[in-house]
Amino acid sequence: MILTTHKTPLFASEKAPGATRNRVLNVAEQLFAERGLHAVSIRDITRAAGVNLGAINYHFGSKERLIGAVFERRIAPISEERLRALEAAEKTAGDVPPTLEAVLDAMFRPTVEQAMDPERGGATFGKLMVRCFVEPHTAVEEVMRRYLDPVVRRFDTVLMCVKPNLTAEDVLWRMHLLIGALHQSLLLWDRTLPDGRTLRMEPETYLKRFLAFAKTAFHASIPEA
Amino acid sequence: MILTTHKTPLFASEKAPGATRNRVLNVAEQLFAERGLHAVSIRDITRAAGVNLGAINYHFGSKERLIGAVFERRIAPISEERLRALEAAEKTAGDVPPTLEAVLDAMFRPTVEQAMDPERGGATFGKLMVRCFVEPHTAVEEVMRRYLDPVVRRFDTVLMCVKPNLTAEDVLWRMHLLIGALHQSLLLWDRTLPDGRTLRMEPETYLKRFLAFAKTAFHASIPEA
DNA sequence: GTTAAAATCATACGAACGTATGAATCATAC
DNA sequence: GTATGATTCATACGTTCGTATGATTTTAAC
Repeated sequence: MILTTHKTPLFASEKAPGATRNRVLNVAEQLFAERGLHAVSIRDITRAAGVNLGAINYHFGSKERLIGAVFERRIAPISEERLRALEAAEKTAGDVPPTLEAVLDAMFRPTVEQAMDPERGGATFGKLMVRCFVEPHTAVEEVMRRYLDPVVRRFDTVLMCVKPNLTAEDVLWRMHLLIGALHQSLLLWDRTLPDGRTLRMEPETYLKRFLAFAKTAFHASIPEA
Repeated sequence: MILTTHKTPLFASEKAPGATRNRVLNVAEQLFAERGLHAVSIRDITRAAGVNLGAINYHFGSKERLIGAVFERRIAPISEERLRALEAAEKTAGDVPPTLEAVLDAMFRPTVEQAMDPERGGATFGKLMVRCFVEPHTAVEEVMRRYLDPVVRRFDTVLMCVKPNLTAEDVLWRMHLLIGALHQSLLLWDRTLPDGRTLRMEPETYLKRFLAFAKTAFHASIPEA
Protein backbone atom coordinates (compact mmCIF):
# COMPACT_ATOMS: atom_id res chain seq x y z
CA MET A 1 0.00 0.00 0.00
CA ILE A 2 1.45 3.25 -1.10
CA LEU A 3 0.58 6.26 1.00
CA THR A 4 0.93 9.46 -0.89
CA THR A 5 0.38 11.49 2.24
CA HIS A 6 3.14 13.91 3.04
CA LYS A 7 3.26 15.72 6.35
CA THR A 8 5.35 18.56 5.02
CA PRO A 9 3.14 20.08 2.37
CA LEU A 10 4.44 21.33 -0.96
CA PHE A 11 3.21 24.87 -0.82
CA ALA A 12 0.70 25.67 -3.48
CA SER A 13 0.89 29.30 -2.47
CA GLU A 14 3.94 31.42 -1.86
CA LYS A 15 3.09 31.67 1.78
CA ALA A 16 5.12 29.71 4.28
CA PRO A 17 3.15 27.71 6.81
CA GLY A 18 2.42 29.65 9.96
CA ALA A 19 3.28 32.87 8.17
CA THR A 20 0.50 34.85 9.79
CA ARG A 21 1.23 33.46 13.21
CA ASN A 22 4.90 34.31 12.94
CA ARG A 23 4.33 37.76 11.54
CA VAL A 24 2.01 38.48 14.44
CA LEU A 25 4.62 37.25 16.91
CA ASN A 26 7.33 39.41 15.38
CA VAL A 27 5.25 42.55 15.12
CA ALA A 28 3.85 42.06 18.61
CA GLU A 29 7.34 41.64 20.03
CA GLN A 30 8.44 44.83 18.34
CA LEU A 31 5.46 46.88 19.49
CA PHE A 32 5.40 45.50 23.03
CA ALA A 33 9.08 46.29 23.39
CA GLU A 34 8.62 49.81 22.07
CA ARG A 35 5.48 50.87 23.89
CA GLY A 36 4.85 48.41 26.68
CA LEU A 37 2.42 45.54 27.04
CA HIS A 38 -0.64 47.53 28.09
CA ALA A 39 -0.13 50.37 25.65
CA VAL A 40 -0.38 48.16 22.57
CA SER A 41 -3.82 47.02 21.40
CA ILE A 42 -4.42 43.97 19.29
CA ARG A 43 -5.63 46.36 16.63
CA ASP A 44 -2.23 48.04 16.65
CA ILE A 45 -0.64 44.66 16.11
CA THR A 46 -2.92 43.35 13.38
CA ARG A 47 -2.76 46.69 11.59
CA ALA A 48 1.04 46.77 11.65
CA ALA A 49 1.25 43.11 10.67
CA GLY A 50 -1.23 43.55 7.82
CA VAL A 51 -3.43 40.71 9.04
CA ASN A 52 -7.05 40.53 10.01
CA LEU A 53 -8.25 41.66 13.40
CA GLY A 54 -9.48 38.16 14.18
CA ALA A 55 -6.08 36.60 13.54
CA ILE A 56 -4.86 37.02 17.09
CA ASN A 57 -7.86 35.44 18.72
CA TYR A 58 -7.82 32.68 16.15
CA HIS A 59 -4.14 31.80 16.54
CA PHE A 60 -3.56 32.59 20.18
CA GLY A 61 -6.97 32.67 21.85
CA SER A 62 -6.55 36.03 23.54
CA LYS A 63 -4.24 38.98 23.91
CA GLU A 64 -3.08 37.59 27.22
CA ARG A 65 -2.02 34.33 25.63
CA LEU A 66 -0.33 36.17 22.78
CA ILE A 67 1.82 38.04 25.29
CA GLY A 68 2.74 34.76 26.89
CA ALA A 69 3.62 33.26 23.52
CA VAL A 70 5.79 36.22 22.52
CA PHE A 71 7.74 36.01 25.74
CA GLU A 72 8.00 32.25 25.84
CA ARG A 73 9.40 32.03 22.32
CA ARG A 74 12.55 33.83 23.46
CA ILE A 75 12.88 32.94 27.10
CA ALA A 76 12.67 29.17 26.62
CA PRO A 77 15.90 28.85 24.58
CA ILE A 78 17.69 31.22 26.95
CA SER A 79 16.75 29.14 29.96
CA GLU A 80 17.87 25.96 28.26
CA GLU A 81 21.16 27.51 27.21
CA ARG A 82 21.82 28.75 30.70
CA LEU A 83 21.28 25.37 32.28
CA ARG A 84 23.32 23.64 29.57
CA ALA A 85 26.20 26.07 30.02
CA LEU A 86 26.12 25.65 33.76
CA GLU A 87 26.26 21.89 33.43
CA ALA A 88 29.18 22.19 31.03
CA ALA A 89 30.99 24.40 33.51
CA GLU A 90 30.44 21.89 36.28
CA LYS A 91 31.67 19.08 34.08
CA THR A 92 34.82 21.02 33.20
CA ALA A 93 35.52 21.78 36.82
CA GLY A 94 35.36 18.12 37.78
CA ASP A 95 35.13 17.46 41.50
CA VAL A 96 35.54 21.06 42.66
CA PRO A 97 32.94 23.76 42.13
CA PRO A 98 33.28 25.71 38.88
CA THR A 99 34.84 29.17 38.95
CA LEU A 100 32.68 32.21 39.61
CA GLU A 101 33.66 33.47 36.19
CA ALA A 102 32.34 30.34 34.49
CA VAL A 103 29.05 30.44 36.39
CA LEU A 104 28.40 34.08 35.65
CA ASP A 105 29.29 33.45 32.03
CA ALA A 106 26.75 30.64 31.88
CA MET A 107 24.14 32.93 33.39
CA PHE A 108 24.59 36.05 31.30
CA ARG A 109 26.12 35.00 28.00
CA PRO A 110 22.90 33.47 26.61
CA THR A 111 20.92 36.66 27.20
CA VAL A 112 23.58 38.97 25.85
CA GLU A 113 24.25 36.87 22.78
CA GLN A 114 20.56 36.69 22.05
CA ALA A 115 20.15 40.42 22.57
CA MET A 116 22.89 41.01 20.01
CA ASP A 117 21.49 38.60 17.44
CA PRO A 118 18.87 40.20 15.18
CA GLU A 119 17.70 36.73 14.13
CA ARG A 120 16.59 36.03 17.66
CA GLY A 121 14.92 39.29 18.49
CA GLY A 122 18.04 41.33 19.07
CA ALA A 123 17.80 44.41 21.23
CA THR A 124 14.05 44.31 20.80
CA PHE A 125 13.61 41.25 22.94
CA GLY A 126 16.02 42.64 25.48
CA LYS A 127 13.68 45.54 26.04
CA LEU A 128 10.64 43.31 26.04
CA MET A 129 12.15 41.16 28.75
CA VAL A 130 12.68 44.17 30.97
CA ARG A 131 9.05 45.11 30.48
CA CYS A 132 7.93 41.61 31.34
CA PHE A 133 9.89 41.84 34.56
CA VAL A 134 8.33 45.13 35.50
CA GLU A 135 4.79 45.05 34.17
CA PRO A 136 2.77 42.43 35.95
CA HIS A 137 0.79 40.32 33.53
CA THR A 138 -0.75 37.03 34.50
CA ALA A 139 0.30 35.25 31.35
CA VAL A 140 3.87 36.50 31.60
CA GLU A 141 4.19 35.66 35.25
CA GLU A 142 3.19 32.09 34.55
CA VAL A 143 5.79 31.76 31.80
CA MET A 144 8.46 33.40 33.94
CA ARG A 145 7.74 31.10 36.82
CA ARG A 146 7.99 28.10 34.56
CA TYR A 147 11.29 29.04 32.92
CA LEU A 148 13.14 31.44 35.18
CA ASP A 149 12.53 30.08 38.64
CA PRO A 150 14.30 26.76 38.04
CA VAL A 151 17.23 28.62 36.53
CA VAL A 152 17.62 31.00 39.44
CA ARG A 153 17.28 28.17 41.93
CA ARG A 154 19.86 26.07 40.14
CA PHE A 155 22.40 28.88 39.83
CA ASP A 156 21.72 29.87 43.40
CA THR A 157 22.71 26.41 44.61
CA VAL A 158 25.89 26.33 42.60
CA LEU A 159 26.91 29.85 43.55
CA MET A 160 26.65 29.01 47.23
CA CYS A 161 29.31 26.37 46.65
CA VAL A 162 31.42 28.76 44.61
CA LYS A 163 31.26 31.50 47.21
CA PRO A 164 30.79 29.66 50.51
CA ASN A 165 31.50 32.80 52.52
CA LEU A 166 28.25 34.35 51.31
CA THR A 167 24.89 33.54 52.84
CA ALA A 168 22.04 32.28 50.67
CA GLU A 169 20.39 35.69 50.86
CA ASP A 170 23.59 37.41 49.77
CA VAL A 171 23.93 35.19 46.74
CA LEU A 172 20.32 35.68 45.74
CA TRP A 173 20.46 39.41 46.29
CA ARG A 174 23.64 39.92 44.30
CA MET A 175 22.29 37.80 41.51
CA HIS A 176 19.24 40.00 41.29
CA LEU A 177 21.31 43.16 41.37
CA LEU A 178 23.25 41.87 38.38
CA ILE A 179 20.08 40.91 36.54
CA GLY A 180 18.85 44.44 37.12
CA ALA A 181 22.10 45.84 35.78
CA LEU A 182 21.82 43.63 32.73
CA HIS A 183 18.27 44.72 32.07
CA GLN A 184 19.05 48.39 32.40
CA SER A 185 21.85 48.08 29.89
CA LEU A 186 19.61 46.19 27.48
CA LEU A 187 17.00 48.91 27.85
CA LEU A 188 19.54 51.61 27.07
CA TRP A 189 21.29 49.61 24.39
CA ASP A 190 20.07 51.60 21.42
CA ARG A 191 18.69 54.62 23.16
CA THR A 192 20.27 57.96 22.41
CA LEU A 193 21.26 59.78 25.57
CA PRO A 194 20.40 63.44 26.18
CA ASP A 195 23.83 64.55 25.02
CA GLY A 196 23.48 62.62 21.78
CA ARG A 197 25.75 59.81 22.84
CA THR A 198 24.84 56.13 22.86
CA LEU A 199 25.98 53.21 24.97
CA ARG A 200 26.16 50.85 22.04
CA MET A 201 29.27 48.70 21.68
CA GLU A 202 30.46 45.55 19.96
CA PRO A 203 28.72 42.42 21.26
CA GLU A 204 31.95 40.74 22.29
CA THR A 205 33.14 43.92 24.00
CA TYR A 206 29.83 44.25 25.78
CA LEU A 207 29.92 40.70 27.03
CA LYS A 208 33.50 40.98 28.25
CA ARG A 209 32.88 44.20 30.06
CA PHE A 210 29.65 43.11 31.62
CA LEU A 211 31.13 39.87 32.85
CA ALA A 212 34.11 41.74 34.30
CA PHE A 213 31.68 44.06 36.03
CA ALA A 214 29.59 41.17 37.32
CA LYS A 215 32.52 39.15 38.53
CA THR A 216 34.09 42.03 40.40
CA ALA A 217 30.78 43.08 41.90
CA PHE A 218 30.02 39.57 43.06
CA HIS A 219 33.36 39.39 44.82
CA ALA A 220 32.57 42.46 46.90
CA SER A 221 33.08 41.74 50.56
CA ILE A 222 30.15 42.08 52.91
CA PRO A 223 30.39 45.17 55.10
CA GLU A 224 30.61 44.56 58.84
CA ALA A 225 27.50 44.85 61.02
CA MET B 1 -5.32 100.39 56.66
CA ILE B 2 -6.14 97.14 58.35
CA LEU B 3 -6.61 94.16 56.12
CA THR B 4 -8.50 91.38 57.72
CA THR B 5 -7.71 89.01 54.92
CA HIS B 6 -5.82 85.90 55.93
CA LYS B 7 -4.26 83.64 53.36
CA THR B 8 -4.28 80.57 55.58
CA PRO B 9 -7.95 79.96 56.26
CA LEU B 10 -9.27 78.75 59.59
CA PHE B 11 -10.94 75.56 58.56
CA ALA B 12 -14.62 75.50 59.19
CA SER B 13 -14.69 71.84 58.13
CA GLU B 14 -12.47 69.03 59.38
CA LYS B 15 -10.92 68.69 55.95
CA ALA B 16 -7.37 69.85 55.46
CA PRO B 17 -6.73 72.03 52.42
CA GLY B 18 -5.77 70.05 49.37
CA ALA B 19 -7.07 66.91 51.02
CA THR B 20 -8.62 65.54 47.86
CA ARG B 21 -5.58 66.40 45.78
CA ASN B 22 -3.26 64.67 48.20
CA ARG B 23 -5.42 61.63 48.62
CA VAL B 24 -5.51 61.25 44.85
CA LEU B 25 -1.73 61.57 44.68
CA ASN B 26 -1.22 58.92 47.36
CA VAL B 27 -3.71 56.47 45.98
CA ALA B 28 -2.45 56.96 42.44
CA GLU B 29 1.12 56.36 43.53
CA GLN B 30 0.09 53.17 45.24
CA LEU B 31 -1.92 51.84 42.30
CA PHE B 32 0.58 52.87 39.65
CA ALA B 33 3.34 51.14 41.57
CA GLU B 34 1.28 47.98 42.00
CA ARG B 35 -0.17 47.61 38.52
CA GLY B 36 1.71 49.90 36.18
CA LEU B 37 0.83 53.24 34.65
CA HIS B 38 -1.27 52.00 31.76
CA ALA B 39 -3.14 49.35 33.69
CA VAL B 40 -4.68 51.81 36.15
CA SER B 41 -7.65 53.88 35.03
CA ILE B 42 -8.64 57.16 36.58
CA ARG B 43 -11.80 55.40 37.67
CA ASP B 44 -9.68 52.92 39.61
CA ILE B 45 -7.99 55.81 41.34
CA THR B 46 -11.05 57.87 42.16
CA ARG B 47 -12.89 54.79 43.35
CA ALA B 48 -10.04 53.76 45.65
CA ALA B 49 -9.58 57.31 46.89
CA GLY B 50 -13.29 57.78 47.53
CA VAL B 51 -13.46 60.94 45.47
CA ASN B 52 -15.51 61.97 42.49
CA LEU B 53 -14.55 60.88 38.99
CA GLY B 54 -14.10 64.48 37.94
CA ALA B 55 -11.59 65.20 40.71
CA ILE B 56 -8.58 64.16 38.66
CA ASN B 57 -9.40 66.28 35.68
CA TYR B 58 -10.26 69.17 37.95
CA HIS B 59 -7.09 69.06 40.03
CA PHE B 60 -4.59 67.82 37.46
CA GLY B 61 -6.11 68.45 34.05
CA SER B 62 -5.60 64.99 32.69
CA LYS B 63 -4.39 61.51 33.55
CA GLU B 64 -1.12 62.28 31.82
CA ARG B 65 -0.50 65.29 34.03
CA LEU B 66 -1.48 63.32 37.13
CA ILE B 67 1.20 60.77 36.34
CA GLY B 68 3.71 63.55 35.95
CA ALA B 69 2.66 65.07 39.28
CA VAL B 70 2.89 61.75 41.13
CA PHE B 71 6.39 61.16 39.83
CA GLU B 72 7.60 64.71 40.28
CA ARG B 73 6.53 64.89 43.91
CA ARG B 74 9.11 62.25 44.80
CA ILE B 75 11.84 62.69 42.25
CA ALA B 76 12.34 66.41 42.84
CA PRO B 77 13.58 66.08 46.44
CA ILE B 78 15.76 63.13 45.48
CA SER B 79 17.45 65.09 42.73
CA GLU B 80 18.05 68.03 45.05
CA GLU B 81 19.45 65.78 47.75
CA ARG B 82 21.79 64.12 45.32
CA LEU B 83 23.23 67.37 44.07
CA ARG B 84 23.52 68.75 47.59
CA ALA B 85 25.32 65.65 48.81
CA LEU B 86 27.67 65.74 45.86
CA GLU B 87 28.53 69.35 46.55
CA ALA B 88 29.16 68.54 50.20
CA ALA B 89 31.47 65.72 49.17
CA GLU B 90 33.40 68.04 46.90
CA LYS B 91 33.69 70.63 49.62
CA THR B 92 34.98 68.05 52.08
CA ALA B 93 37.55 66.81 49.60
CA GLY B 94 38.96 70.28 49.09
CA ASP B 95 41.25 70.67 46.12
CA VAL B 96 41.36 66.99 45.12
CA PRO B 97 38.39 65.08 43.67
CA PRO B 98 36.15 63.41 46.27
CA THR B 99 36.48 59.68 46.88
CA LEU B 100 34.51 57.24 44.74
CA GLU B 101 32.80 56.08 47.90
CA ALA B 102 31.56 59.57 48.69
CA VAL B 103 30.27 60.15 45.18
CA LEU B 104 28.38 56.86 45.03
CA ASP B 105 26.99 57.57 48.47
CA ALA B 106 25.71 60.93 47.26
CA MET B 107 24.11 59.26 44.27
CA PHE B 108 22.37 56.32 45.90
CA ARG B 109 21.73 57.25 49.52
CA PRO B 110 18.85 59.65 48.75
CA THR B 111 16.93 57.04 46.79
CA VAL B 112 17.49 54.26 49.27
CA GLU B 113 16.63 56.39 52.27
CA GLN B 114 13.48 57.57 50.57
CA ALA B 115 12.55 54.04 49.59
CA MET B 116 12.84 53.00 53.22
CA ASP B 117 10.81 55.91 54.59
CA PRO B 118 7.07 55.25 54.59
CA GLU B 119 6.44 58.97 54.99
CA ARG B 120 7.98 59.62 51.62
CA GLY B 121 6.42 56.82 49.62
CA GLY B 122 8.58 54.02 50.93
CA ALA B 123 8.94 50.91 48.84
CA THR B 124 5.91 51.99 46.86
CA PHE B 125 7.68 54.86 45.21
CA GLY B 126 10.70 52.70 44.58
CA LYS B 127 8.57 50.47 42.43
CA LEU B 128 6.88 53.37 40.76
CA MET B 129 10.22 54.82 39.78
CA VAL B 130 11.23 51.60 38.10
CA ARG B 131 8.01 51.66 36.14
CA CYS B 132 8.57 55.24 35.10
CA PHE B 133 11.96 54.24 33.79
CA VAL B 134 10.56 51.38 31.77
CA GLU B 135 7.13 52.48 30.63
CA PRO B 136 7.41 55.35 28.22
CA HIS B 137 4.96 58.10 29.07
CA THR B 138 5.26 61.57 27.65
CA ALA B 139 4.54 63.32 30.94
CA VAL B 140 7.01 61.17 32.84
CA GLU B 141 9.74 61.57 30.27
CA GLU B 142 9.48 65.32 30.51
CA VAL B 143 9.78 65.22 34.30
CA MET B 144 12.64 62.76 34.14
CA ARG B 145 14.50 64.88 31.65
CA ARG B 146 14.07 67.91 33.84
CA TYR B 147 15.25 66.33 37.06
CA LEU B 148 17.41 63.35 36.23
CA ASP B 149 19.45 64.51 33.27
CA PRO B 150 21.24 67.30 35.12
CA VAL B 151 22.02 64.91 37.96
CA VAL B 152 23.49 62.26 35.70
CA ARG B 153 25.50 64.84 33.80
CA ARG B 154 26.86 66.35 36.98
CA PHE B 155 27.84 63.04 38.53
CA ASP B 156 29.29 61.95 35.24
CA THR B 157 31.64 64.90 35.20
CA VAL B 158 32.80 64.35 38.75
CA LEU B 159 33.25 60.62 38.31
CA MET B 160 35.52 61.18 35.35
CA CYS B 161 37.83 63.09 37.66
CA VAL B 162 37.53 60.45 40.36
CA LYS B 163 38.34 57.59 37.99
CA PRO B 164 40.47 59.19 35.27
CA ASN B 165 41.46 55.81 33.86
CA LEU B 166 37.87 55.27 32.67
CA THR B 167 36.52 56.76 29.48
CA ALA B 168 33.39 58.89 29.52
CA GLU B 169 31.40 56.01 28.05
CA ASP B 170 32.68 53.64 30.72
CA VAL B 171 31.64 55.95 33.51
CA LEU B 172 28.20 56.48 32.02
CA TRP B 173 27.70 52.80 31.34
CA ARG B 174 28.70 51.69 34.80
CA MET B 175 26.52 54.33 36.34
CA HIS B 176 23.55 53.00 34.43
CA LEU B 177 24.34 49.42 35.37
CA LEU B 178 24.27 50.43 39.01
CA ILE B 179 21.02 52.33 38.58
CA GLY B 180 19.56 49.18 37.05
CA ALA B 181 20.80 47.13 39.97
CA LEU B 182 19.28 49.61 42.39
CA HIS B 183 15.93 49.52 40.63
CA GLN B 184 15.79 45.77 40.51
CA SER B 185 16.41 45.57 44.23
CA LEU B 186 13.73 48.18 44.90
CA LEU B 187 11.33 46.19 42.76
CA LEU B 188 12.05 43.02 44.68
CA TRP B 189 12.21 44.73 48.04
CA ASP B 190 8.96 43.40 49.43
CA ARG B 191 8.26 40.68 46.92
CA THR B 192 8.11 37.13 48.18
CA LEU B 193 10.35 34.85 46.17
CA PRO B 194 9.18 31.48 44.84
CA ASP B 195 10.72 29.67 47.77
CA GLY B 196 8.94 31.89 50.25
CA ARG B 197 12.00 33.93 51.07
CA THR B 198 12.25 37.70 50.83
CA LEU B 199 15.15 40.03 50.17
CA ARG B 200 14.07 42.53 52.77
CA MET B 201 16.70 43.84 55.15
CA GLU B 202 17.34 46.71 57.52
CA PRO B 203 17.63 50.07 55.71
CA GLU B 204 21.09 50.76 57.06
CA THR B 205 22.24 47.25 56.17
CA TYR B 206 20.78 47.60 52.71
CA LEU B 207 22.51 50.89 52.10
CA LYS B 208 25.87 49.61 53.33
CA ARG B 209 25.72 46.49 51.24
CA PHE B 210 24.55 48.22 48.13
CA LEU B 211 27.24 50.85 48.38
CA ALA B 212 29.88 48.18 48.91
CA PHE B 213 28.56 46.39 45.84
CA ALA B 214 28.52 49.59 43.80
CA LYS B 215 31.97 50.69 44.87
CA THR B 216 33.56 47.36 44.11
CA ALA B 217 31.75 47.05 40.78
CA PHE B 218 32.80 50.52 39.75
CA HIS B 219 36.41 49.70 40.46
CA ALA B 220 36.34 46.76 38.04
CA SER B 221 39.17 47.01 35.57
CA ILE B 222 38.34 47.20 31.89
CA PRO B 223 39.06 43.97 30.04
CA GLU B 224 41.72 44.17 27.34
CA ALA B 225 40.64 44.51 23.69
C1' DG C 1 -13.87 17.58 -9.17
C1' DT C 2 -15.52 16.87 -4.25
C1' DT C 3 -15.00 17.37 0.48
C1' DA C 4 -13.57 18.71 4.98
C1' DA C 5 -10.59 21.16 7.66
C1' DA C 6 -7.86 25.34 8.28
C1' DA C 7 -7.46 29.98 7.82
C1' DT C 8 -8.97 34.63 6.77
C1' DC C 9 -12.29 38.05 6.49
C1' DA C 10 -15.90 41.89 7.55
C1' DT C 11 -18.61 43.09 11.08
C1' DA C 12 -20.94 43.59 15.61
C1' DC C 13 -21.27 43.60 20.70
C1' DG C 14 -20.86 45.23 25.36
C1' DA C 15 -17.62 47.20 28.44
C1' DA C 16 -14.36 50.42 29.89
C1' DC C 17 -11.74 54.22 28.73
C1' DG C 18 -10.45 59.64 29.20
C1' DT C 19 -12.71 63.77 29.08
C1' DA C 20 -16.26 67.46 29.18
C1' DT C 21 -20.31 69.77 31.09
C1' DG C 22 -23.46 72.03 34.02
C1' DA C 23 -25.71 71.83 38.34
C1' DA C 24 -25.05 71.53 43.32
C1' DT C 25 -22.38 72.36 47.38
C1' DC C 26 -18.97 74.42 50.05
C1' DA C 27 -15.97 78.07 52.05
C1' DT C 28 -14.80 82.69 52.49
C1' DA C 29 -15.28 88.00 52.00
C1' DC C 30 -18.04 91.70 52.43
C1' DG D 1 -27.45 88.01 55.32
C1' DT D 2 -25.55 88.01 50.06
C1' DA D 3 -22.11 87.40 46.63
C1' DT D 4 -18.12 84.98 44.73
C1' DG D 5 -14.88 81.74 43.81
C1' DA D 6 -13.40 77.02 44.72
C1' DT D 7 -14.64 72.50 44.83
C1' DT D 8 -17.51 68.41 44.38
C1' DC D 9 -20.92 65.92 42.11
C1' DA D 10 -23.87 63.09 38.72
C1' DT D 11 -24.06 62.32 34.19
C1' DA D 12 -23.16 62.05 29.22
C1' DC D 13 -20.20 61.90 24.96
C1' DG D 14 -17.41 59.77 21.62
C1' DT D 15 -13.67 56.50 21.20
C1' DT D 16 -11.27 52.43 21.69
C1' DC D 17 -10.81 48.22 23.79
C1' DG D 18 -10.92 42.70 23.65
C1' DT D 19 -13.72 39.30 22.02
C1' DA D 20 -17.28 36.69 19.38
C1' DT D 21 -19.73 35.34 15.20
C1' DG D 22 -20.83 33.71 10.80
C1' DA D 23 -19.62 34.03 6.01
C1' DT D 24 -15.96 33.41 2.81
C1' DT D 25 -11.70 31.86 1.02
C1' DT D 26 -7.82 28.77 0.95
C1' DT D 27 -5.55 24.36 1.56
C1' DA D 28 -4.88 19.46 1.41
C1' DA D 29 -6.61 14.71 0.78
C1' DC D 30 -9.17 11.63 -1.92
